[in-house]
Amino acid sequence: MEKSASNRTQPDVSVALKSAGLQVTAQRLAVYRAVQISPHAMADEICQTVREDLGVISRQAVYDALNTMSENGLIRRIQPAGSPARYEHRVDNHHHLACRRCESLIDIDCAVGEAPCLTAQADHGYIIDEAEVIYWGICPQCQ
Amino acid sequence: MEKSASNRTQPDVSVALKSAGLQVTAQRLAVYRAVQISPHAMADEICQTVREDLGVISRQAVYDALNTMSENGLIRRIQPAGSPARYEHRVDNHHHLACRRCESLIDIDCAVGEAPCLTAQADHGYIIDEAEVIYWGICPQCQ
DNA sequence: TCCAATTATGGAATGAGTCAATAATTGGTG
DNA sequence: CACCAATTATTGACTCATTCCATAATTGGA
Repeated sequence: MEKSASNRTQPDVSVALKSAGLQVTAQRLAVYRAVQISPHAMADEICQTVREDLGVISRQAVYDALNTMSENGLIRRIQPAGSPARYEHRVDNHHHLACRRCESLIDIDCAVGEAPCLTAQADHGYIIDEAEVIYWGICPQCQ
Repeated sequence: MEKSASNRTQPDVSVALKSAGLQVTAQRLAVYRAVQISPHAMADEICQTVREDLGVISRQAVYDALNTMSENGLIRRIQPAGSPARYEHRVDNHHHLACRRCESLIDIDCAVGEAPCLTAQADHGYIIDEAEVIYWGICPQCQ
């Protein structure tokens, strides 16, 4: 179902980095891998994962890689209320379902289709490029 | 168009506080007033506004009032990515339109109607009670 | 009026994230 | 193949929003 955008191989990531005018570094590749392995992880966890992988990496390098890759559309940052920023490798149009109790977060496909959730009732002159939707509720385990 | 829920008079606020089992204090009323006067303001600004009004109030009292009133549905907290928490007195079903450049935020009516935006594609067993929608774009002034 | 419960105050502390200076890499050029 | 400018990583200090805690003040019911 998902293809390149959500399941990049390491070479794919390299290409994507290069075509964004960025250098391909071991740190960035490792950060990408960590995000891919555990989607919706926060910077802290990603840092740990990468350290298990590379040995050493500074917290800043992780933040920097996450920021740079988010800005260039390689990964996506989500910031649900009350939670630190989380990162995911799925960059296609989809939304999220968050549990109020356990902080769990899962992907959910766009309710409307391709990208129609971009159509707000009235755009008030804004040029809208993204509709961020978070459904809040209680997950099965917490019920 | 909006009525009680979005334009409460001070007595209304008192009643709402009481029926939530909370005490009616000058601080809370003033915080409510501040939120009402400048919707989408953040804690810091609200604190200033309230200080102009009451003279003195602790930062904590403001945070506490904001939290308590949010938890009891008197006001609503919104936390757009990259911004500190903001508060508004409109508690009915509506969404937001945020400018990526200038951080401005405006209300927007629900695109779908009454509360159908609660219907996600698949609920994955979650009991959904809210759909938080933020449209991101560039506002007229920033274009 | 008094007392228990709620609320406010002030100050210290936490946690996420950024800034700034220095060191290490990288990759294009001669 | 070596060099140099540009990019990236490291380290540590710092900011900002928010919470925690202990103490003091207020509130409203008995």
